[in-house]
Amino acid sequence: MSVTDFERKIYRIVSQIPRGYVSTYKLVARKAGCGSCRAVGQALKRNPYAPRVPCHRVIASDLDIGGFCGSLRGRQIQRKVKLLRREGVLFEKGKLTDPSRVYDLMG
DNA sequence: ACATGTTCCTTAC
DNA sequence: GTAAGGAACATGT
Repeated sequence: MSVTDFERKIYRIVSQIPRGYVSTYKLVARKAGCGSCRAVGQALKRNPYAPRVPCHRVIASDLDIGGFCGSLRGRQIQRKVKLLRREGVLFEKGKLTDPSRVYDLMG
């Protein structure tokens, strides 16, 4: 599978999110100089760099849990929540409990 | 509901 | 092998 420049950029950015923090599609898109957060989701879905790129640390700018492993709901999402909770990032009813856990990619 | 950027899948030359 | 059109997306306003 070939990785496009865009994807490479996205993965690099997502990889810099520290443990215990999350970021949003919007922030990642902006950091990548991309006007579409949706494109980020597409890149993450196709993410071939399994845990090397922590795609579970990327949520919607709404602070909604977003998606994981190709689906927006279901068992996979529960796994995402569980993973994040293990890192100290808590969710409740599909929403991030503590907004201060959002990593400032620009900082 | 519409806009937005990127990738993927046909179809045609 | 390359080009063009349309569909699909883990979103945002």
